[in-house]
Amino acid sequence: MNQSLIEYKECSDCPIRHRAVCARCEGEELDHLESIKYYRSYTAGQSMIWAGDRMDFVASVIEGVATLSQTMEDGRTQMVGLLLPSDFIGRPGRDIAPYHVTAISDVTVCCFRKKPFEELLVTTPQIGQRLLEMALDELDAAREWMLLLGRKTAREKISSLIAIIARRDTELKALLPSGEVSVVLPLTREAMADYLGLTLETVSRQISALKKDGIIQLEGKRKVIIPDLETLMEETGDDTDGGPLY
Amino acid sequence: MNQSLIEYKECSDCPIRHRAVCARCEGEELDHLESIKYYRSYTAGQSMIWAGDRMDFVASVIEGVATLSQTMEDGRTQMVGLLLPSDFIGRPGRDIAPYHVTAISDVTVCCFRKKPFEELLVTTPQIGQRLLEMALDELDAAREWMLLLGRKTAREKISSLIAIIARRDTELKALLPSGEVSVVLPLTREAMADYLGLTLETVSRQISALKKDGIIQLEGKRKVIIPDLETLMEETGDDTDGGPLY
DNA sequence: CGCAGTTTTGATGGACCTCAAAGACCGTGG
DNA sequence: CCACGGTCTTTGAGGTCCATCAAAACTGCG
Repeated sequence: MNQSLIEYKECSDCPIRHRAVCARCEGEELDHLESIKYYRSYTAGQSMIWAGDRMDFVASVIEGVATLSQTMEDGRTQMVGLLLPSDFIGRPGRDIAPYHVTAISDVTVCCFRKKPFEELLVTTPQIGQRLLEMALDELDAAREWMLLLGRKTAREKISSLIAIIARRDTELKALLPSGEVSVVLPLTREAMADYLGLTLETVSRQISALKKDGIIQLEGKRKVIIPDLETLMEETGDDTDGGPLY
Repeated sequence: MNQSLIEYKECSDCPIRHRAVCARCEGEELDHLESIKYYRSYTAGQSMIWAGDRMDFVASVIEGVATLSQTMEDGRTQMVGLLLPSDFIGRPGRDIAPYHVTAISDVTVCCFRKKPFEELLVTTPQIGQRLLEMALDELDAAREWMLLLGRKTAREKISSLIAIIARRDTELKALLPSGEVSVVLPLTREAMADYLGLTLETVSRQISALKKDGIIQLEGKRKVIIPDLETLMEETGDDTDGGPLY
């Protein structure tokens, strides 16, 4: 695999410094992490890790988007994780990867060899604490996703996905959560289908239907304009009033 | 809610002592936990926690089976967690319950008030470590479950559920993983449907079909005899050879 | 026995999948 | 510049799996 190793930043400059697994580390601990980290980069479409691979490192996504997915023998594929900047890859104490990890845009990750990282986990409790927090957040996300997969209609699934991406984008930009929003879908139709438990044809059809109904507009294939986020939210099947619960 | 408070055991006698969140605690730490714990019991069918409830405690399931579930406005329900003895309820740092928790058999839990527990989490790293381990295990289970919900057929879903229950039972009893096995389903048809993202009619039909095909036999409605676990496994759509990966 | 809850079975329809082909987009090279 | 191929996307036609609606059978219990 043609991974380029680059060394382009200090931890203190790192864009995910305050959100990744290292968020709570300061001073000496951060220096230690800095001394053992290394970078890897992958190009869009490249497989980063294959299910069954031996894992000798853990990593944080710095830039780009990657997916975690499982495939059945006959080829049916289900995405089980969407990895965005600051998300963590790997599990302390495990050395065989259970899922396939794919870069869907150009991706750069910050790696630590597993052994030293596990030692750090014992000596530096704030890393474990942060990891616990992140794992529990992912568990919540997985449970929302289970409701989507098990009970939502195709239209609700697509609406939910667009809403999730829109919410995340507006969150980052600290915009108002309603009014006109435009987002760039970081996924192909096929990747969306794998996320939603649908076929890519159904995804395409439902996007066309939402467009015809004026819920969304398209600019090219990837850019979506949402005239009114509230209206889109009504299509997701979720509580409209249900704000964050914590 | 008619919860009976009982005080029936020492931690050292506790059946989940070595698997729950307290597994790594010894001596003084265990004494401290013992001094602040209290029990609650629920009868089969009873709601333990409602989504949106204020949570002032966390807990470990000692006996019985409970479910975690989400319901949409129009009543569609998806189970997102199955809580067995040693499983943990609640999340440190969160005080509003995001899911509905239901006792599906008589259930006893060991509780800690949230505040003291959170303090312990800071002073006693082994609790946090164990909690991290448990959260990561649940995340893996959730991801398997996502594959089931998103991509498996009704027949594969039912087979998977029976296989999951059978595996867990044989694990506990340390039996051979093949040959004849019999298990008691701890769930009603409706609960199975909520687990699998199906209707209860489909669950019933698929169970009948598996029975007609000789994959399983029934004794009453709840007890299932599996003449050959391997044969059942082939119906799940999973890799037959894929052993545990870690 | 009668009743309520659970499960099974049947009939029908619809949402989504499958198979197929055409259209849009993009970079490459003549 | 435009033709060309490759990838991604859209659209169409038909079929299937599962949901829905309905009723009957079974179970446990007062």
